[in-house]
This record gives sequence, C-alpha cells and structure tokens, in this order.
Amino acid sequence: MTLNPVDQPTFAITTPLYYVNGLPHIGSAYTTIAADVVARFYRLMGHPVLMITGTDEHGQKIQRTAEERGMSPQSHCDEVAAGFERLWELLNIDCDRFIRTTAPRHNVIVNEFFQRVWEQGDIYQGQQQGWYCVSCEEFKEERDLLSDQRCPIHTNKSVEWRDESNYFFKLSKYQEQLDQLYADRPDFIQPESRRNEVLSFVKRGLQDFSISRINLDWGFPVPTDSGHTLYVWFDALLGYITALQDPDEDPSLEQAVARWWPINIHLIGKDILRFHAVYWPAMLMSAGLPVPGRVYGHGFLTKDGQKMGKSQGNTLDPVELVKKYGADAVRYYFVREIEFGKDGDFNETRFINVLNADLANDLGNLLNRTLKMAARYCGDRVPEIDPQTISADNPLRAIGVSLTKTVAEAYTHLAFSQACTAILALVQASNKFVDDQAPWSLFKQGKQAETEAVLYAVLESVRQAAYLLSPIIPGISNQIYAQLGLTADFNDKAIGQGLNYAEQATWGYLPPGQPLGVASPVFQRLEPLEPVASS
RNA sequence: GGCUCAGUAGCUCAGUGGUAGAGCAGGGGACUCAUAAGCCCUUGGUCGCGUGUUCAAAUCACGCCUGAGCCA
Repeated sequence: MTLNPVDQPTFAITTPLYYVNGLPHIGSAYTTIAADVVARFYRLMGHPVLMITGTDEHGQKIQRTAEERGMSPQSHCDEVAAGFERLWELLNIDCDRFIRTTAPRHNVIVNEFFQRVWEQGDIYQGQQQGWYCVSCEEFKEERDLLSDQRCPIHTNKSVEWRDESNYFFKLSKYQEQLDQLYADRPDFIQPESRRNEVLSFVKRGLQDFSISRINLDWGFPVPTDSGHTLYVWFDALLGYITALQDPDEDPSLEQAVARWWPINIHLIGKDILRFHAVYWPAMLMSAGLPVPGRVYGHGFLTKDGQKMGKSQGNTLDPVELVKKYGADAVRYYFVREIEFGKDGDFNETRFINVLNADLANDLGNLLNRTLKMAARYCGDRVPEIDPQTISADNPLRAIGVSLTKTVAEAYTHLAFSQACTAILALVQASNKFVDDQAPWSLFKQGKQAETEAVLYAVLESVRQAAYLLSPIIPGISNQIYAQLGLTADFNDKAIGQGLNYAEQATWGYLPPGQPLGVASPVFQRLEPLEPVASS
C-alpha cells in the first residue's frame, strides 16, 4: 500500500523563535524535543510535515549584549544562532525550517504584514511613558518595581524612564472576536489551566499595545516611519509566517501562507502565552489571516526541585547533557518523565534510574534475550509463524492490537508520557510472557512449534514498540529494526511512505522466516551516580 | 490584595463519595534465554492541617498552612 503525501492534510508545528541573548538552555531544548517528537509522529502517519524553529534576534537587549561583548549585533546573533543549530543536531532534531528574524526575506514579510494591518486602520501613533525594563522589553507599572527602580523579574537591572512616541496596535478592537474564538474553539489554548489564565486576562478588557520603539537601531524600521523601530515581538511572531516559505523563493506574504498556513500547533513555554494566545491571533485577524490551530503552553523545568538560573548557580547545560548521555536518552527522559503541560524536574539519579529501567532493562534486554534465543532455537530467523494463527487471547497480541489507537491518541494530544507508559506496558508484558512460557524449557522438551510461537510474539512486540517509540528514540528504534533484520531509517523524513503507519503500527507485521541481525545491546546500562554527601 | 492550580508511599504521579493505587528506588525468593537484566513476593502512607455535611470523605463545603502561577 502506498500513500501519497499530498493525500494527507499538511501539518505544521512551531517552537518559539528563541531569543539569542545567550546560548540555548535546557528549557529551549525541552520545547524543541517535544516539537520534534510531534513532527516525527505526524511524518510516521504520512502527513506532509513542516517543523519550524529558529531565533528571535532583534531588540535592545540583544544590541546591548552584543555591545558588552564588543561585537556587532549581527555577529553576536550569528554566533548564538549557530549554537542553537548545533544543539538541535546533537539532539537529533532535524527541523524543516530554521528561521532567523534578521533574515532579509523576513523583513519583506514583516513589511507586507504591517501594511495589511495599517490599511485596516489598526495602527496609530500615541505617546507612551513609563518605566521600561530592557531585559523584559516591556513597560512596567511603578508599583510593581522593587526598590531602586529595579525590575521584579530582572532584579539586578534597573528600569529606565521612557517618554516616547510609539505606534500602537488596536488590540481592543478585537476583544469580541477573540472572545468568540476562545468560545468556539475550546482547544485553542492548552492545557486547560493556561486557557483559564488567558480567559481571565482577556475578560478584564484588552488594551492596545505598543508595536514600536524609538532610539533603537537593532530592528526593522516601521515601514511608514523610519524614525521608529518595530517592537521585537511584532517582528518575532511574524517569523512563523516567513518560515513557511522556501528560503529560495522570492519572499511574499501571499506565497508564504499558501501551503502551510494556518499552523497547526504553536508549542511554547508558558511565559509567552499571552503573546501567542492573545496578541498573535488579533494581529492575524487584522491582517485577514486565519488563526492557528492550537497554542500549547508547556511547563517549566526545575533541577533537583530548584528553579534553574545563572544567578542561582544551578543550570543544566543541554550540550553537556547530550554529550554525556546521548540524544535518545535525553529525549526519552524529558518526554517520558514529565507530564507535558506541567512543570517538571530534572534529577540525575532519577534520569539514570528511568533510562536503565525502561530502555536498558525492559526494552533493550527484552530484545537481546529474545534474539539470542531465536538465534539458538530458530536458526537466527524470525520463526515461521503466521501471526494470524496466534490466538487473539495471546496476551501480547491483545495488548498490541489495542496499543495502536491508544498511542496515536496520546501523541495527538501531546500526552507523550501516556504514550510511553502504554508502549512500555507491552514491553513489560513481553518480559513476563517470556518468563511464564520459558521458551528455553520448551526447546529442551523438543516443543519446537511452541518455542517458535512464543519467540515470534515477543519479537513482534519489540518491533511494534520500537516503531511506536521511534518519534522519541529514533536511534534506538533504528537499531532494533536493524537487529530484527528489517530495513528502516526513522530519521528519514519520508518515513511515513516507506514504513506505512497502518501496516507497521499494528501488531503482526514482522515477516516470518526473515533472517535476524546480530544481537547487541541497543542501550547500555548507565552507571549509577556515586552517592554524594550533601553539603 | 484578587483569582487559579497543586499538596496522596523515599521519588514521580494516578485515584474526585463506598475496605488507600502504579512506576521507580529499597528488601527477600525461585529461575537462567538475557545488558548481574527479567519474573514472583515484599517494606513503606494520621491521602497538607482543622471544622463541617454524610450511614460513609483522599474525594463535597468552609477556614487555615505551604508551594507554583496569572492579574492588579
């Protein structure tokens, strides 16, 4: 059965465009891993997929950071953006588009978009005065400030008094339309707790927001007034649109939204929820574009239960982590151990425990022990069993058959942890099945047919598990397929055409009689950490 | 200050009226195909605190404490 990708609806997903104030932190890695998992799952199902990530490079904060480093803003951005791309490569994340907001083609899209909104009469000039935090790139209320006029978020930075002429976007005009959007599409903002937050914010009444700054060089000029520079957020959100277009094409807003718009899922951290769930849809409405499918605000990560931050001195360097443990391990831990949407914790002991238990002991060892038996008892081939002859009551077949739907639903709901739990249940049942059936005894008793039936069921269960886990641990899935004698490259973006979901996601695919590969641990057990005396 | 969410086994969490659960970690056992893995058994909890409603509360109501968040 072949499936033409154009038969399937397109699927586009974004991470935030990360601010290049510094090298990527673990939180950015977390979001991007999640987006990659979703993208890979949709590719598996045969959808044409566009996964977008990138960097947000304008704004005063960047300008000043570059100055402090004695660099031009552009070379600072180039350096940091390259750091992001390297990390994605290390994590085995192959995004389809990496958009940088300093790209010239982005400027074209921004200008066109601005023009549309301008023609709607949704932009006007006004005066804004108040205390401005450069780190937040936001005006602050005086009563929110700490002593010495310091920003409550950036406690070591003083805010600056600004009294300037700005351009404003008429957000207030879209109050009713936004209310309607949230009412019509309860799934627009997820998870539920985030949605409630936005609803209560919007209910209080929306105020127009400033979309320009003066005295700022590092940004795009306001098309209608070159003395002003576009506010970094206005420009950054539009990066999602620019990214849709092939970089080689001439940039045009109309072309950009032709195929992949509207984006299906914006995956974001909960801190930037308002920009994505309120400002962004209003901007799109003004420009006459449909709004995205879902905005999903996930939680934050802590380390050993503590907030992470440079000032607290407890950060988790994603580059070090992935170099130490490998992409699959890091991907699996965050996806499996953290309930997506809620805050989650990183703890290295726990990290090691989970990976050893799930990947080395349960999954890896299951494959290994079964392959060794198949080599010895079945001539190094998949047993010649017609899967249809295996009883529907067979515990593995029963689980495997229902697993397909369970896992697909979990992935589509971004309930990665549930997907893992369901898949691991098959693996655990398989280990139990091996022990219960004791194929080594069956073989010694000369019960060849029974031995083969047991081993087939287990091998097939490992295969199904590997296929369904491939969006999360593509490297391990590749190894498992290879050892089962199957040809697969789960990093191939056309995977859904090569290894069709309808066929491979279900239990009973493994071709009988096929020569098996060489057994070798797919995930090496990690050494437990030496207990450290707490100081 | 207002509002929202959370507080259940050492850890991560499920359970929303009817005799306290899972996974991991810890302890014991039998087996041997296997990455000293797996399998079986098991230790462990006044379900944040208090009052109330009910025949019955982890679950409902009210108050409080602690933590996180949104808003002002």
